[in-house]
Amino acid sequence: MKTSKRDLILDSAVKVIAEKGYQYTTTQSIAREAGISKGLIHFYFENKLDLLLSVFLLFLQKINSINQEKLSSPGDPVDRLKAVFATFQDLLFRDKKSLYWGKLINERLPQADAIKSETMKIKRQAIVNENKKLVKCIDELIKEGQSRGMITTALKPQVLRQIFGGSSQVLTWRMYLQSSREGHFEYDQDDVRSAMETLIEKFTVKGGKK
Amino acid sequence: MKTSKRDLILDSAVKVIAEKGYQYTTTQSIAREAGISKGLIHFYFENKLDLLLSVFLLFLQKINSINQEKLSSPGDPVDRLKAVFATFQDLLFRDKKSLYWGKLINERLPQADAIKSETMKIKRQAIVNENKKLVKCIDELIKEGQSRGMITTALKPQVLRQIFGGSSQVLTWRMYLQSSREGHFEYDQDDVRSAMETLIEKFTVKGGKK
Amino acid sequence: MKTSKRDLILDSAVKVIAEKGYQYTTTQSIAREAGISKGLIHFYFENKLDLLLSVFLLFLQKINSINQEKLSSPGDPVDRLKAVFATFQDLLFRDKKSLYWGKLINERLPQADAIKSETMKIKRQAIVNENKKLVKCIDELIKEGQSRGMITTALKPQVLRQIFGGSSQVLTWRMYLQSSREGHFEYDQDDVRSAMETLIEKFTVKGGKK
Amino acid sequence: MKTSKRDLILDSAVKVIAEKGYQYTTTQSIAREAGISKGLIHFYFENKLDLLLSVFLLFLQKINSINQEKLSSPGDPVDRLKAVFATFQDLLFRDKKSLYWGKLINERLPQADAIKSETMKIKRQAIVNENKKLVKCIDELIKEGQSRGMITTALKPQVLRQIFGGSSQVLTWRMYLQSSREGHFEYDQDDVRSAMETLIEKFTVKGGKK
DNA sequence: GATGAATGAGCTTTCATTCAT
DNA sequence: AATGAATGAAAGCTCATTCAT
Repeated sequence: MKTSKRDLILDSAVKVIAEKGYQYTTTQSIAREAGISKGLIHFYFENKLDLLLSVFLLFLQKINSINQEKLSSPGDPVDRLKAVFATFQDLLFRDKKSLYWGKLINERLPQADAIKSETMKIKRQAIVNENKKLVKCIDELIKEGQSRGMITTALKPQVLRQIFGGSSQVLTWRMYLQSSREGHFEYDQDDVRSAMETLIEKFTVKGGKK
Repeated sequence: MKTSKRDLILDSAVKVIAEKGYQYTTTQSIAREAGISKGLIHFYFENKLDLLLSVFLLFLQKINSINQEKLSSPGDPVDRLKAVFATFQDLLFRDKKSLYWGKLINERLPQADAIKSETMKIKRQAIVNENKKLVKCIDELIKEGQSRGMITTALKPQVLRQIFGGSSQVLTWRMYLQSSREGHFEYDQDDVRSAMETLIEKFTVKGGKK
Repeated sequence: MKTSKRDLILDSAVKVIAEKGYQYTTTQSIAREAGISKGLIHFYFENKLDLLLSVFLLFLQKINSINQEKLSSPGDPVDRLKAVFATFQDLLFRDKKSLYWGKLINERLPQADAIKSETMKIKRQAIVNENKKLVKCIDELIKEGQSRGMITTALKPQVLRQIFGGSSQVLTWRMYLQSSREGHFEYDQDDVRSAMETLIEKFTVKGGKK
Repeated sequence: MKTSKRDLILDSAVKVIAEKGYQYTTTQSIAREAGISKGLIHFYFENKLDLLLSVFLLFLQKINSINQEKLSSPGDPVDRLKAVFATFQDLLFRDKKSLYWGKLINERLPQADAIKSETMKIKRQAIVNENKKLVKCIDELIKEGQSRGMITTALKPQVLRQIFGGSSQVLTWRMYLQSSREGHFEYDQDDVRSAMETLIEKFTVKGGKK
């Protein structure tokens, strides 16, 4: 089954943006990467920003969709927290291409002046919503863990979320950079997984009730 | 004592680039922020990229300089590690303006194609060196702590560095975002400090010998 | 009897070009107006310019055809002159849609560079010929009126033609503008008719022989 | 004394727009005509539309300024009406370059979407005001003439204004076309002047009181 | 030192036109 | 006949950089 051109453009955009950064990505270069003409991008996407937002949205939707499934069955909040961050790693380490996503998250959006049309507002709102969903999901697991005495209350949930999220991001980002260089590997994928598990465990309280 | 024009430009660049991103920052807007003319920027800096690199370099030099001083007297590696990350926070939370630095660190560099002249190569190399110095400083403290049984050996030094560094970055970055919005504060400066201390302590081994 | 697709395209083109101007009219918008696909336009017309020229030609042919019929029976040159300009008004005021024609006449042609193929040259020549026929028709009526002492000889025939034609055009153009706005009517269709008759009469000589 | 670059651009714009029409004029071609770079146009003018509006405004201001002076001293409304249309001709026939103005008046503006900034709204309003001033000036002269029995009341003032204005425009436009071709002159400048005078006289009533 | 007019490469975006279906 | 995905030339516009003053 052949891939649709729209998906091809999205894939190419993820790759080029990951490599150069959104700021430095030209529509030309995305087109070159996809092996199509410049014009076709604007056939499928309203403009460059729309393309970027579409990429973001797709990623967040994937994450949330997997999380929702994982969290449908009951379980220990600490285990569930580990599972959520594993989702993140799973998605990124699935194949080399997926790693680009990890870099994308840090991307800075340009001045929002370009958001004029209703379509763009809707898309932007959708991203905000998906993001809130993800944040809320993590925060609630932490809060539950804390109230059940399983996670330390020494730090605010929001701060813990930042520590977990920040570590996850930076570890992954570094993996991406390694993958594009050669011969220089500080750590590998398994290190990242165990690092995240260890990190979360460090903040769990041993005698917490089940 | 009056600030030199060069420093004025650097300060303005930090602010504007932190807000808009390098690519979306115009020399015009930096000049406007500094209250000088566009042309003067090119009198003090070879080009726009030179200005960005100068900003990076300045920041790294500041960090390393403070660290060098702090680490000149002997001490417990865990305490020294805390001190190093405190340097980071001290520098960024010194005043509102300094927070821009925290944002800037995430900034991507443009394709290296623009680096042609010898001056630029030298400056880039200087940045790489300063960065290596900082990384080496942290890695060695961690290694020392591990060999003395004070820091867990469950994770590689490089991985621990990523966790500490990533958390520090993300926590600060969030603070910057908060500072530019209004009314919505998830945590404050003190939370960040204690978070970093707690984080490091979590990876220390209680019975390690002095 | 169903309208042919070609005529449908021509009609839609008249409307859209009258509203937006040739350069600002996209083939897309003509297709949308006609309820057909973009590609079909190029099946019936060589290119966009061909479509514009076809519209012009059609209009001139209509005018000349009606005039030819009107002037087939003999009559007073002044009356015939009135009749010719009435043709113009009749055609434009026939229905709301026809008013677009009045707007179109002012439309400029693009640089002739685009006219490469033989077909296009032929079409352009056809327009020039139809136009000459119309001009000649008016000029000859004026000349006849002058030589028979019915029209003032104070002004050259070409100048009188400009006065009659210019007034007719501007009066109609204004009507078109009124029709697309609301509530503001300086004059109506009947005013235009009587204005043209009055104008021509002003230049007739009372005691001219029959 | 050297001409300012801004005026140079305005002059070149008038010329190129008159030749090709606004629709078909590129900023590139204006720059080429002026012998400057593309970018400089956007240094002096916000965008292409701003340039066109500036050209319009300048022309209307010139006309109104001359009219105001002419009408400062009292006089017969018919004579004053002739004077006003003479202003028009004077301005256009002053030199070859000025003739371009005559063509400009018919130009069609692009979709007004481009009018976003406050500057543009102000400029556009200024044009509307100048135009209203011109129209009002003519209408009042006609009304005064009618109420004093010097001008026929058979036609509404607005209709008479169209006839006078339309004839003037078309006669001038034709002169412009002649000037760019060679060897084919249907009438000259003097014909236009006397045509306008004759035209106005035709609508005056002989026995009107002074 | 300091200015800002002037340049021109390069960007995003539009759209007539083609052509496989 | 009819469609619309795909192309690519060309448009308006931005902005780092230069340089005469």
